Amino acid sequence: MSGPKAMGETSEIVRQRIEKLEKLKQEGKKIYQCDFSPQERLVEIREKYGGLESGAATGFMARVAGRVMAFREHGKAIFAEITDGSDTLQLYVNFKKVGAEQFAEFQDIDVGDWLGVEGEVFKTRRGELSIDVQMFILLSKALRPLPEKYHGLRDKETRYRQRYVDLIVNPEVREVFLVRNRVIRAIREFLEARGFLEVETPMLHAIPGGATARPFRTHHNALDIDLYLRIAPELYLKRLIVGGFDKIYELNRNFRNEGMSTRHNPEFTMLELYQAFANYQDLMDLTQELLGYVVEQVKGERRIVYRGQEIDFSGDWERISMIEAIQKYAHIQIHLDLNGEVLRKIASEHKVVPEEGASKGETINQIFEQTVASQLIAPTFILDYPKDISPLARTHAQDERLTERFELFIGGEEIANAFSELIDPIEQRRRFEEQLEARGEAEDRLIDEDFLRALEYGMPPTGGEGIGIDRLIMVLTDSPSIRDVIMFPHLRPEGN
RNA sequence: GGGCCGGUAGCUCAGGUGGUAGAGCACCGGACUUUUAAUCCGGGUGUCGAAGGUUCGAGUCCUUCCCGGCUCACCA
Repeated sequence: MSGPKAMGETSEIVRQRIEKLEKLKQEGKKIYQCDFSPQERLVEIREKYGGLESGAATGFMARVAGRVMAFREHGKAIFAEITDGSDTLQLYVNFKKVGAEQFAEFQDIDVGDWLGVEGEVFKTRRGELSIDVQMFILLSKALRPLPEKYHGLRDKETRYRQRYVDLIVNPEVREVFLVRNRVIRAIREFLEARGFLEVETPMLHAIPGGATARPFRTHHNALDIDLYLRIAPELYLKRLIVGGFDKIYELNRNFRNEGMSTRHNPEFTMLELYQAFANYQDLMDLTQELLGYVVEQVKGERRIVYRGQEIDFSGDWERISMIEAIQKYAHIQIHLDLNGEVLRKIASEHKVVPEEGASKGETINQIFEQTVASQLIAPTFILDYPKDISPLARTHAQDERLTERFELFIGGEEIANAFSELIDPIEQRRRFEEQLEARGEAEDRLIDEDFLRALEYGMPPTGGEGIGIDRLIMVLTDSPSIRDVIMFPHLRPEGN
């Protein structure tokens, strides 16, 4: 009755497996040891011998390891499937070949166990590439059963909480994260080839800046001060431009203490890049080339399908101002000369309810987001954002109510945000102050004086851009939720 | 935080109007020496998310709470 429990679980299956484990220990078997080195990955065997004729043997002795995924017992012969992450392969265990003792031991192997195996590669009469097992060794015992082989693991909560199980039984999940790896690798390749230098800046900020989101607060014990997890690296990266680096990027995590949804995770991955002497027009060119390259590397062509719609990344993408986009896509005739009250009325006529005390720019932006954004399936640059919602962007050369800023939309999702940086330290200070005033005292926000001091040393004209990597990967993997492209998405802790 | 939906065996799911908890797969025992979701015979392994309440009796009805999904709001 008594005995060790696996994490307090008492299910029949777990009890049986613990008993098997105890039995093996009593027999003096080594378990959970590390004295077996596979010589081939399973995919290598398939590449070499996949073309073998049915019923043929190779004379090649393979030495492989993998997790048992299925059994088909057949009297004095047992078929099993193992997987090692590269491929799956069938094992054939024959009573005569391995002998009575090993055969009996194999009958105690469970789905989920890790095995080391030696045997000849051959193909069965039915054409299944297999290993004719001569020797096997139990490398690790699974105490918990895997989900059912046919329906697999569907429950989203379990899939996100126990991603390790999701990865074992749902191969398409593994594929999503392989794509994620290739996307990030391709971005680095592209930027490094163009002379961008990857840098790392603080995650712990005394003053959170570079975006308007609410931060996570933490505490430094030795200094006895509160610090914030960064909401953006922007202000530090600009300091580095002041310091003389002309092309830099950072590809890492940001943290924002906001609501969660299918497109928001509290920690998410962002690419931020800065290029001296570039403006936002240059960045649009760069973005087209960068994402075109990434899509090509990952998909082999520049077209993808997202939510049933084809998206083409080749050629030049539409560049249209926010005002014109509202006119074109929502058929709402607005312009910048309208006063706030008229704008508000127009907004409510289109079921857009601006926040209490929303500025003109915020109202226009809300009209855009609620009537236009979701229509922008093909990659589209939306340009020239109102100044009051763009505190870090340079004033537009042709219209000082606007900024030289764009956002990139793909598949109806906002993917990138970029601007010609505001480098005038006096105007930057004024914009910060105006923003503080407009936001009121509810926000415990301070002006980053050291950032302004850096600008006062002189920052060259610079273009800067942020690209939301998780959302980009959602588009490239046709994933409906950001949780599907983050290994361990944030969930409430499990209760008891 | 609001609205809607959901949580039953290891997994995937059934369980009209309240009346002794079910199926398939997995698992356990038996048969079977080239199977492919192997097959055949036998076996149900459960804190019905949690706690209260109504009732002779609750998986089912009521209340509160926990967890998740979708969605709206905040944000990217």
